[in-house]
Amino acid sequence: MKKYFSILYRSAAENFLAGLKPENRHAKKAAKIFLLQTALMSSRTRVTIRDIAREAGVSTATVSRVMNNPDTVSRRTLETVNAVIARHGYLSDGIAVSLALARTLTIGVVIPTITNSIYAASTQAIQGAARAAGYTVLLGVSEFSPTTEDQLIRQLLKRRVDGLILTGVERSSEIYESIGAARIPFVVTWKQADAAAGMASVSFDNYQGARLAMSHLVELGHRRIGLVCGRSKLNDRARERRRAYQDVMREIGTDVRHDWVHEADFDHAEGRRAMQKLLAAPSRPTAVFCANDIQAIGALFECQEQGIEVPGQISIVGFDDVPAAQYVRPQLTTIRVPAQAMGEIAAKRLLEAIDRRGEPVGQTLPVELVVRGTTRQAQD
Amino acid sequence: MKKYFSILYRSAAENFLAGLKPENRHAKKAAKIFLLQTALMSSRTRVTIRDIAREAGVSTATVSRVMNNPDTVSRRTLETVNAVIARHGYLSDGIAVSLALARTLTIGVVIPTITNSIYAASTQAIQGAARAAGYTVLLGVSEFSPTTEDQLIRQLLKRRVDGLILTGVERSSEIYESIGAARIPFVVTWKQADAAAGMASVSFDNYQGARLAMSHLVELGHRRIGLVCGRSKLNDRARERRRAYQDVMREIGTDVRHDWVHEADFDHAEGRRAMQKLLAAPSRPTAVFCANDIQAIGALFECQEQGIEVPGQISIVGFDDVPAAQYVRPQLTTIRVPAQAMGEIAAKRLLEAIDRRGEPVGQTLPVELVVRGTTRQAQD
DNA sequence: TTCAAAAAAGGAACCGGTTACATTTGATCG
DNA sequence: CGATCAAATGTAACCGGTTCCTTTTTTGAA
Repeated sequence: MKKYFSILYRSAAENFLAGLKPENRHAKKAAKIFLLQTALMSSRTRVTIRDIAREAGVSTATVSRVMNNPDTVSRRTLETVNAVIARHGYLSDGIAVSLALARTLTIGVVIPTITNSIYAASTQAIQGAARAAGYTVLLGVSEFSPTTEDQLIRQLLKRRVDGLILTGVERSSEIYESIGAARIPFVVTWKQADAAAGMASVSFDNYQGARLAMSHLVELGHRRIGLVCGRSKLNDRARERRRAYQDVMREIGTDVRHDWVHEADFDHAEGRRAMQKLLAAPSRPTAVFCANDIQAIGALFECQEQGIEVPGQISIVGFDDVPAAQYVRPQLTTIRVPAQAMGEIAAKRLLEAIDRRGEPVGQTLPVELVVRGTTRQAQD
Repeated sequence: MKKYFSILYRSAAENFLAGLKPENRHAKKAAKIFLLQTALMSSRTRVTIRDIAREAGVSTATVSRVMNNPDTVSRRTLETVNAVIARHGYLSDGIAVSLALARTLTIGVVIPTITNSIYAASTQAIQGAARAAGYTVLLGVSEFSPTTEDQLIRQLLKRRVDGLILTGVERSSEIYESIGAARIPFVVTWKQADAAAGMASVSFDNYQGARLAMSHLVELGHRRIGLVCGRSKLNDRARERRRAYQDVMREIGTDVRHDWVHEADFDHAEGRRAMQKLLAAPSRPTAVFCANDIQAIGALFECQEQGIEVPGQISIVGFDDVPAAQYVRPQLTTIRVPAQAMGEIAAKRLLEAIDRRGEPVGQTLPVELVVRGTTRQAQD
């Protein structure tokens, strides 16, 4: 069947060629191109709007109207065209539409990792909100590398996403310039942006959250408190949390010993290692604030491995409230972060901004201390 | 500055209009359009290949060559053009490129959920492999709904992804037709495809994995074994695992009581509920096979809540080996699934297929029983 | 029945790139 | 020094839609 058509088309073109006056160079060229096209036609099944138009006996403009402004088309035409569309299962080509409209109905999302379920939760929420509005998500995972993140964002801009949702505010100014040049709105999540910087964030307050965790320990009578957190050089969320730790320690008048503070990557092994060092410190802390649950769980494991009772001998507070925080025994005391709400709201704010071609409006969401089983009154 | 240009352009256009003979309608129209364009130009900063070409004093073809085939361009021209490109930070428009080349450098990935870390792991692996090859991932999350999945796939096809990675094989034949019509390769993950169906899968064997889990229990002397699994109506992975359960039960000559089998959604709460029912069964099983770790962990929690010792009074085997399986106490005995390798290989196979415009080649990966703390010799 | 106004449909420019083919430039050689 | 051929560049068609503007058809009132 397909072959048959191919032959049909080809011979039509050849006839056309043969019938030409030799001097008619331009037409000859056109015919050649026609031949090329029809040769391709046999391999490409893709139905275009012109095919539909031809078969329905209308112009492409009308087909387009049928699909996008049906009420500007007469009932009769509407039916005819829709029938042809249905017969072929025709779907308009999103790429061509994007080019013509200068809108891709796509938003870009860049996160550091997806395997930490807390990011998965916010990403899933973004996804849901985007889909509801007819948008698709282009996902980039930076694996905590600023260079990778830059590349990803550039790639997304090249794909002309209509908007961006980023994690944290810290990145090269060139990238911010590129985003600016693309003239698309973006919102930052997981970290509040300085209002001054003129960017919108939908986030919670990392600093206050961390203070909440620290205050809890302090109220339980802990004074010698250790810290495990992410790489504050690469990660502005970790930096905020660390700052809160340091402030609270200063306020309670405890000198922070440098072997009480450990920065580590986001996995359990690293959390364990950090806890090892804390336990080996000459003046062992009575409590540890782990600036994320992944590390907190690793730390908890290390204690259990070494036979150190949690919370009997050492208290642990995490941050994030990942689902796993409830599975470990004892269950982890932690700071609950509104990951899902944040994702959903961020997406909504972004889509609004895209709609009205304005700046997205930011928002700060509350965090909450969830007291479970890994913290107890200091015995010391 | 921008304004200045705008005025410049505008007056040029107006001069052009003014100089026209009134009868030259066509040219007049063209001039109008020119005006429109330049009006837009002031608001749109987007630099196009024509801007670069004009400024460098070459044709757009040459600019395109500079970017894609630099060795076909003379050294001098190359330098000139590259300088202009750099000056403007020009990035070619991916949408236009896609339209011209009929390739989007994009692959679509559809998964049921991202919050189950096992899917996150494979997705992240796909992401990594795609990025390494210059591809971007368009992610769709179906939330276990076949309708949503259909919509997502259709959306991806509309965006003209160059290939698809899907979860499981079971979906409407219309969707498979649509994919076929789009003439793009796809690979199925998480479930082996029938070779006969002519589709490639990069997966492990759910059935054998489930048998492995069941055999482990049987070898420990368990005969009264319960099952908790996903909705086998909606989920072909769950169905395979259930089939293995039933086959093994038949082989050991135990009649499966219907209150030993519970299908549930993929969350802990549902796992707990299922376990509640199992524990309440008149003839309580001595072991439970949970066809995924999320449910297994929920089940374990329920036991602990009710003061039923695991594995003392009841053994539990999970499936997937999510990271959380190691956090719970006792640690979960489970089947380790090669999520990361699967994602990576699936992406590679797909990209190969895209490259050579052929069918992807499938592959089956091994699963492994990981014996931890939730299983023990039957006491019965 | 006639004619103006409204509704429907069509023609073609346009989005921003790529590339086949044509043309120009430059180098080489008899 | 002109012919020849390769290298470099330009021209314009093309990808598959949308939409402005124009033309044609229909409607409805006079």
